[in-house]
Amino acid sequence: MASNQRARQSTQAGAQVGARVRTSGQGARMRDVAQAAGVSLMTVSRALREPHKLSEETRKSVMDAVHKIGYVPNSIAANLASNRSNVVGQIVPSIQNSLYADTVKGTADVLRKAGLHLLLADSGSSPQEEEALIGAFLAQRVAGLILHNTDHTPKALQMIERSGVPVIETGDLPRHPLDMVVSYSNAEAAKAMTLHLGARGYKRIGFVSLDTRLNRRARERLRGYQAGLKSLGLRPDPMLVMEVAPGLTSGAHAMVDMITRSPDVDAIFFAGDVLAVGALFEAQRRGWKVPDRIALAGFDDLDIHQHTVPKLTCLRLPRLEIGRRSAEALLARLRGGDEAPRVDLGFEITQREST
Amino acid sequence: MASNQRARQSTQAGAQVGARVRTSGQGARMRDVAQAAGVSLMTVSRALREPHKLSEETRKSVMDAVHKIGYVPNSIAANLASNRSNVVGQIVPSIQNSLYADTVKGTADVLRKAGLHLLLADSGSSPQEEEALIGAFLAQRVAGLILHNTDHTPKALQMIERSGVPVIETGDLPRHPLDMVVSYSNAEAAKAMTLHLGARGYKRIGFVSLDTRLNRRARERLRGYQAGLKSLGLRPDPMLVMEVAPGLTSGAHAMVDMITRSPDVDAIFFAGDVLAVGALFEAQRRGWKVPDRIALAGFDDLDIHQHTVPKLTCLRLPRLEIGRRSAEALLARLRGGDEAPRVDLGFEITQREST
DNA sequence: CTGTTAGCGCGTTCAA
DNA sequence: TTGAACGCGCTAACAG
Repeated sequence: MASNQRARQSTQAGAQVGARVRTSGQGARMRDVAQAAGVSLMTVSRALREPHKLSEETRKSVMDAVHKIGYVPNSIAANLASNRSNVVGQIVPSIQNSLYADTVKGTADVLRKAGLHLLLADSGSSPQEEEALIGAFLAQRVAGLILHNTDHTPKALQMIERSGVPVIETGDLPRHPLDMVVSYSNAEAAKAMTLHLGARGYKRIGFVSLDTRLNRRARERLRGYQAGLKSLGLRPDPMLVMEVAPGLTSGAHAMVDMITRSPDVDAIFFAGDVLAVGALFEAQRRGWKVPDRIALAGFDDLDIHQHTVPKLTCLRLPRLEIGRRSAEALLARLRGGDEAPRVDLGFEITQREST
Repeated sequence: MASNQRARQSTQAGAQVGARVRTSGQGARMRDVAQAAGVSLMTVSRALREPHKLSEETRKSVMDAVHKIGYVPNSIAANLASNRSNVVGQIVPSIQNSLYADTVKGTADVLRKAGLHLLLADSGSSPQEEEALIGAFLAQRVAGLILHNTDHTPKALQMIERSGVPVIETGDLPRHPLDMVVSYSNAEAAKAMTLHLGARGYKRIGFVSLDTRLNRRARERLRGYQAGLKSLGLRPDPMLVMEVAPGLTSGAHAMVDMITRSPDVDAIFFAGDVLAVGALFEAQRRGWKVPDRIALAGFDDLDIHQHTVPKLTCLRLPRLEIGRRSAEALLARLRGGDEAPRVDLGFEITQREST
């Protein structure tokens, strides 16, 4: 049972952490399996990766030894030797935000079916943090990167280019993508909602988003809103544009502030996060009729939007699908594909009771 | 600029994926840096990991070469050589569930500050899937595992034991933990809420949870509810106990069903997911007064609970803190600690307007 | 403070 | 169909 010739284990462990028992790395190596099965190292390697190239007989005896010993392959060594990797890195702005969670889920599912795994981190929307993470992920020799942000530091760009790893950007449709893109247009989506509100007769349409200086997606949405107003022939009014922090409370405050300052506002488009839900609850508390006194529209279609009273009009973005398609595009490239697709998955407007 | 002596690159790429240009793995190696700086391999290695052991002069010249060449260390090779790992694996029941997202966030933050990274996957609450993931993560030679589920297959247990990796369980306080535990008691929490409802005068207290057969946490909560009833001297009634699927809609239906079948029910404790919120919205739609007609209580303290009308009474569980402390316990072990802490982070009851 | 030697556990290559 | 030699890129151990 005990593998011989391994004085290194006890030595190392003793040197490193004192004379502890709980020594990590007890695992058997391929060589141990080979000995147990009476074959060479390579035969074990093949039995695990290319079983069809072995005779049924030897394959079976090898697998028996594998199970008996409880051998767990060392894919880190495999990766080093083969110069491949079965890990993909994904960086989202926030791990806690459920919208990104959908995308991560889509990615993880597809990758997993292909035998790949997901290294996940969040950048907090900071390009500097993203740069550090990209460096760390490249050091892990990830097979690919999936980035939500489309703004990257020069150093990040340089590292990515030098590494040659395939990259997917998922947060918007950038003019000059790094490589592959799987996303939707924030500007088009915001414009579409603005036009939708206009078509329903609203004339004084407010716009509330997250910080447009730090967040390109918020900036694009603002641009779309402005384009929408223009198409509608409505006059832009700085008093009807606000930027706030994420959160339900922010949405509530934004609505109250805007109505207080501009009592003639008749609709507010909350272009992000859970702002619209927060506003709706505040309207309930204050007894403001939605949509009669004030119409409210949100961005993503959160589950809750169809359960509130009234139900919330919003955009529906293909978050999960973005994750899936990103992973699929990555897989295609890893399998030898040479394309750099730019996939626009679009969006839908979901008209409900709040507008 | 171009590194010589690397015919292997073009050869391999050509063989593998046809005569493509986009060859991955262009990265410089440590040897290239050593040559450029006119030092040995080891000096570069030290400059990167133990800079204080070098003279200021050589350190600087090495770092210059590193930056000039754009060298990105290969931590996969480093891990293999040093028999260490800078990746931790975490398996949660669902990536999309925001509660687990909090835990993941806590873990990721602490790990990242320590230079470790997070391999994330979801098991969908299936022990079989968890087993497969554990195998895959062990193959990646993760430095540790953080598992939410406390039920594991025999094979999973065997693999973990053989590997010797430290493990944290976070979903409950198991009687016989695998190794370390950072969690809270589902049974105690559910009992506490039941007692709380009893103390507020409710006599016919319903209980709605997720599937107790597949989910030990739901089972523990049911046990706590039953213990609470007993303490209160209330008679258990099978009609007041339901198991449903997750989701807002499930909560709504559960409430309606229970009230229809047992009109005398005066409070419902929704022991999981967003069930309570869904029920509250349904009550709003039907004009049922909360808490006068029916009191509603939830489990976790979701953001939304303090924004609904009325605000929702619930338990508050330290999800983020569980993630943080898990990572910290793991780090302590990796740094040579020998303890197997069992951390009970407790819970709080947040009394609001709905009960 | 710096370099040399040996080898981490596996895959690739080529020969048998 | 199987095996031996070699190396992936780096670090540990020791020597100077």
